[in-house]
Amino acid sequence: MPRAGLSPEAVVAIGLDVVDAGGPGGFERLTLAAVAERAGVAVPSLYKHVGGLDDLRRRIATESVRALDEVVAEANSGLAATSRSGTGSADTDDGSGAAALRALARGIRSFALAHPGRYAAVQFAPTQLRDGAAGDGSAAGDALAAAAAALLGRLDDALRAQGLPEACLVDGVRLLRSSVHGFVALEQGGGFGLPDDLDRSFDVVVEAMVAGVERLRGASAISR
Amino acid sequence: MPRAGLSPEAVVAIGLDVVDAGGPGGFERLTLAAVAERAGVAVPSLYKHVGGLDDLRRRIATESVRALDEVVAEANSGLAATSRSGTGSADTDDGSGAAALRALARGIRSFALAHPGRYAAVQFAPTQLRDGAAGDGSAAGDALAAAAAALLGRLDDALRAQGLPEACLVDGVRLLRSSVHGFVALEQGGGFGLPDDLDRSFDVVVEAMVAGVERLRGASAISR
DNA sequence: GGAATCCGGCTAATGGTATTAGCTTCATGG
DNA sequence: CCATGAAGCTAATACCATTAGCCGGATTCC
Repeated sequence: MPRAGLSPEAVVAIGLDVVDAGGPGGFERLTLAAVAERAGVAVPSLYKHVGGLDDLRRRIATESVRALDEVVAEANSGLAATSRSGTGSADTDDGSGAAALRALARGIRSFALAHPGRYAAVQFAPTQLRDGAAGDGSAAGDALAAAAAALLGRLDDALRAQGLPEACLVDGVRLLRSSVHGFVALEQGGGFGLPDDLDRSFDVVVEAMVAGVERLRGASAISR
Repeated sequence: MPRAGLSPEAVVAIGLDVVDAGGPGGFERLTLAAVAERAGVAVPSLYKHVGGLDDLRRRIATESVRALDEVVAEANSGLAATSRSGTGSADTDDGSGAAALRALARGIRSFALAHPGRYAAVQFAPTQLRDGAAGDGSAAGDALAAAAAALLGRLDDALRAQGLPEACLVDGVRLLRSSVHGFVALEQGGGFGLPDDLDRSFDVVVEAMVAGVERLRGASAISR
């Protein structure tokens, strides 16, 4: 009967630990039983702090999205300083702009490697939102939607800083996300046979993405 | 008591139906209960034909890999004919070679859109193989490993046909897979907000991938 | 200070899942 | 015609989430 001193935040924190301990798939395999055990509490007690497994997943996803958002923000601002050195050359810079994109991509991959479960939680977020978790008035759903929107906005900013016009922003963001997530998903799923030169392969993917963004910028300049 | 006339193959076929009926996530959410119900049989009866849920998943993954392999093979050979028209120009063709890559990418995406669950099963395969399902003497594990190797070999062939030297094949295949799978995974996970112009965005991703492969070929020519 | 309330733990019960054990029955082959 | 084996079944076990309802300690209010 000694109180464990739990709270929604504490449960989420423990959940994040459990998810991280499970590697990739740690989010999918998350279980209330595991959280309860680590909290030193019986399973039903968790329902006093959290709506259930789905709600806990949504909260964990929200935290994960925020964490990735911070990483992206840091990559953006960290290289914006470098990029601001040459002032009026925002239209034809291939150096600093590309560097910012590379840093962004590497930051996301590093996050995924450091926190596979959290990264999976981020990818899980859209499913939750599509299934009506947001907009139903639930605070958890709204928080997740807001965090996801912020993260996507961050990617928009990064590509806008590349001089990409609004009309191609959607395509640019999708190219960025597809490239990075495709590599990371395959890497974490064990899809690449040997861990042979993974960093070099990732560089190839990133360079293709950077070149694709530049091509997109060029194409839009022509069609305008 | 009337016999249902099941067999391992029949169970797998029903499992494929169930997986397809579940959309993306249909593979993850696959349940023996659903298969048994559709087969008109009690759950434990399935164990007479299949080793259990994991074994059924492995067999479904094998079938899915084979199906995708056929799609890739068709995309390869279908455009190899076109490519063979100009004979000795295998080194500098930007047209027919790129067309083959585009067809390959579109074929994979079409497969994923037509059979989301099977596509998920394909991505699930490496996990099974890593966890020692192959090489343990089990026929199911060996069959999956063989099917996966065949599929990867098919991708190798496609890039070799692009004039990519052996040294960059690994990077090229990883670029191809990352690009296509990244887009498809995000698309199927609902990661792209609106279904707005998805085809156009995919084209952007594919073109970036094609250009990346060509860059890879060029870079290897220099470093040699 | 004492009483009422509420909060956060608990146990018990329900229903879904996979898996194993063991029974029965039908079809088949000697 | 009977023996055997394959293929179905029920029963039982073990895990999971979820709900209902109890209980005790802390807090708050008079």
